[in-house]
Formats: sequence, structure tokens, C-alpha cells
Amino acid sequence: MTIRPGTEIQSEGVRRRNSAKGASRREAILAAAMHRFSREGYQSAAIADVAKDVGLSLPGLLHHFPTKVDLLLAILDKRDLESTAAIDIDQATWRTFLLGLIQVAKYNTGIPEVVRAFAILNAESLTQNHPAKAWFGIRAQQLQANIAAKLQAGVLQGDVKRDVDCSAIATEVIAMMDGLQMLWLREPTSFDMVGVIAGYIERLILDLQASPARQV
Amino acid sequence: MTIRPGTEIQSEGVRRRNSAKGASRREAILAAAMHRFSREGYQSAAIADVAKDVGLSLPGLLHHFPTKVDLLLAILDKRDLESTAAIDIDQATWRTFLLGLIQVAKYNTGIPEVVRAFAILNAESLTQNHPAKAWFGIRAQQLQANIAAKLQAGVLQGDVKRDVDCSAIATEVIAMMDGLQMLWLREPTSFDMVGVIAGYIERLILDLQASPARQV
DNA sequence: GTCTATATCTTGATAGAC
DNA sequence: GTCTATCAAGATATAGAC
Repeated sequence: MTIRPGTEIQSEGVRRRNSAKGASRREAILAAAMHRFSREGYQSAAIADVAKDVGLSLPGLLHHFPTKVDLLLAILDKRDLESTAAIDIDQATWRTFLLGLIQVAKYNTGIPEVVRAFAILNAESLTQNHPAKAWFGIRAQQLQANIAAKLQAGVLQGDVKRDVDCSAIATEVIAMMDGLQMLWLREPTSFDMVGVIAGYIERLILDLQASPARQV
Repeated sequence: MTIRPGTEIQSEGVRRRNSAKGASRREAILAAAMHRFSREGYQSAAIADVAKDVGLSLPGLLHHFPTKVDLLLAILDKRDLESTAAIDIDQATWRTFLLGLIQVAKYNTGIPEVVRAFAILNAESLTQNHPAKAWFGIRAQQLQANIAAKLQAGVLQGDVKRDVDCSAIATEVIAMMDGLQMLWLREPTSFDMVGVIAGYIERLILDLQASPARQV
């Protein structure tokens, strides 16, 4: 993973933690906002409620994040930093990379709050003029290119069938992850997300790999 | 397809077309509303703008649809009626059914407006207290059950591998359709949706079918 | 069926005191 | 850094005339 959108959509409110005390306030606000956004979406959530959640008045919150958009972008940026600790995409082969997606899903089940928030925001950002549109768009594009490149490398070294449309498969994989998250959001207990992803990925690997007999 | 949510979420405003003249007004409003919802989402779209689009004042529109929710539910119900004309799910085998999904995707490329509206509403309905939550929830559940049952029938007649988790595959297929629609909404020209779906479905069929040698 | 006028509510944001 | 008070905008919905 380690996908980082460009800096042109960084918010002014993202300047790093200044003081230890102020930072904890900021963190509390970010957590409360993510909680609200994860359930009501960005548009419908009222930042006055977020303020209440952390025991602040609305102007008190706006002192830390001047606008609602600043608050949203701060959450997105924070996620970016945290997910940097995930898989090191560069050192993975196409196979270990795909298998790593299962691990990501497994890890995500431990932070349903975060997953929920980002799935909701991802979906919501499809609408016109949504402030998170650029962030998710860049992220999806980079992820698609990275997966496709991984697969293409596999083709070049003869480990992936030559006739595989790497770009199409990359699109497929992302669609599956996003789509499963949507179904899981609707009815979290209705199926085992990690199991379904694992089943898909393992089948995909078998389908993609060059048959040993024909291997170069 | 032909998936019909229960009637408990029918809106009062859905009583069938009364007069020929009034109906065309209603149709124009529904079309304009779908156009707005497909771009701005339900929550963000203002019905006053919809009224303007059809040359009515806001109270003029509210005469036809007493509330915004009535307008939304009328759109959902209309879609239900139209999609009845799609695949006859009962007469399909698991194989023809899955292949039929490719045809549905192909058909949908001809009505991007509708697809866009329903993908947006589907995503938006994941939030708390969304008026379309029940409709999409029931629809997803019925679709899942139908696909799973189709596959299970294939297992019973020995045409599908015995160790296939039919419920998981059904979930997978729906996730793929929904996920691809999201990616397509973000960047409609970035890939060939029908092609990707066809690639996935055709691979899936090969993976699911019992090998001729071991067939019962 | 459609309009003008209005009521009511919610929200994001600002001014200025402490 | 945080508050009270206030503003301004935008939205749904209603009242009542034509």
C-alpha cells in the first residue's frame, strides 16, 4: 500500500502537532469526527455534534479546525500516515502482494471504525464537488497503477500468463475490495469478509500463474 | 433479476398514473430528480432545483410528491418495475445466469444516467437513517440469496464443484458489480466495464464448473 | 395544479469578550 | 483556547389565493 495522494489537496489545518496538550485535543476531535462521519457521512454530519462529543462548543472546535473541510482533510491525511506502516509494496512479488491484501483485510477487521469511515467517505466522494473527491480519486488511480505494474512484472518474468490483462485485473481487485466493504457496511455480520477475500485472491492467483509445464 | 423489495417501504406517492396529462408531469419530475440525485446524491440535492428543472415552483412540485422522501421512493419503485423486463432468473441455469450479468452490464452502458443514480443512491444508503436504506438492503439480500441458490442447484446436479462455497461466491459477484460501478463513476472513461465484468465472469465459470473428468 | 409568501429548522461560520 | 451571542444561507414544508 503506502499510497500517498499529492500534496495539492493538503489542508492548512494539517500542520503537525505543535504542543503535546494541543495535540491530544486535536486527536480527540479527529476521532470524534471520524466516528460521526463513519455513521452519518460527511455531508450529513454536523460538526456541532462533533464538538459536543468532545465537550467543546462549536467555536471551540473551529479554533482547531477553521472549517469543516479542514477537519475532513485532516482525517484523510492522518490515515495516509498510518497506512504507511502497512505492506511494503516495493519488496513484494505479485503473488505476495495479492496475498498481502488478505492480511490487510484481516488487520482491518480490528479497526472497523476506521474502515467504516473510509468506505463511507469513499462512496460519498463520488458525488459532484465533494471535498474528498480528489483524495480518493488519486488514491484509486495510484493503487490501480501499482497493482497493474506488479502483475506486469510477473508477466515479464514468466510467472504470470502472458495473455493476462494486467490493468483489467488490477481494476477487478480494487472493485472487489471496495464492493465487499460496501456489503459489509450494510450487514457486517452477514458474511466473513476476510474469508471471501481470501477465496477470491487464492483463486485469482491460481488463474493468473503460468502453468508449470509452460513456464519459461 | 426481477428483484422486488417488500411493499412496506412503498411510498404513498406511488399510486399509479391517474391522468395522461398528470402522468407526464410526474415522469418529467422523476427524470429531473434522478438526474440531480445521480450527480449530487439524495441528501445534497435540493428539490427546489428539481422543480426549476421542470419549470415548476417548489410548491408546484410538492403538489405531485408531498415530500422529498416520496420523490425518492417513487424513483426506486419505478426502477423496480422497469428491471422486471430483464433476465428471467427462474429459467436460467447457474451458467446462463452468470453470463446474463454480462448482458446486464452491456445493457446498462446504454443508460448511464440510471446506473449512475442507483450506484450513488446505493452507496449513500449505507449511512444511518437513510430513507433508501431498507430498499437497497432488501434488494442486496434477495439478489445474494438468488445467486447462491442458482449455484447450489448447479452443485446438486454435479455441474458445479462440490466444495464451492455458494454463498461466498454470490457475495463476491455482487461485490464485484457494485465495486466496478463505483470505479466507473469515479472515472467513466478509465476502463471498459463490460470487458472487466466479462473477464471476471468467464474466469469464474471456469473455476466453478466441475472438471469433465470428475463429473458425476 | 400552480403560484406567492412565509414559517421553521438546521448548519457553518464570525465577532468579540474572557 | 474557549465561550456566548449572532449572523447568513439554504433547505423542507405549509397557508392560502388564483
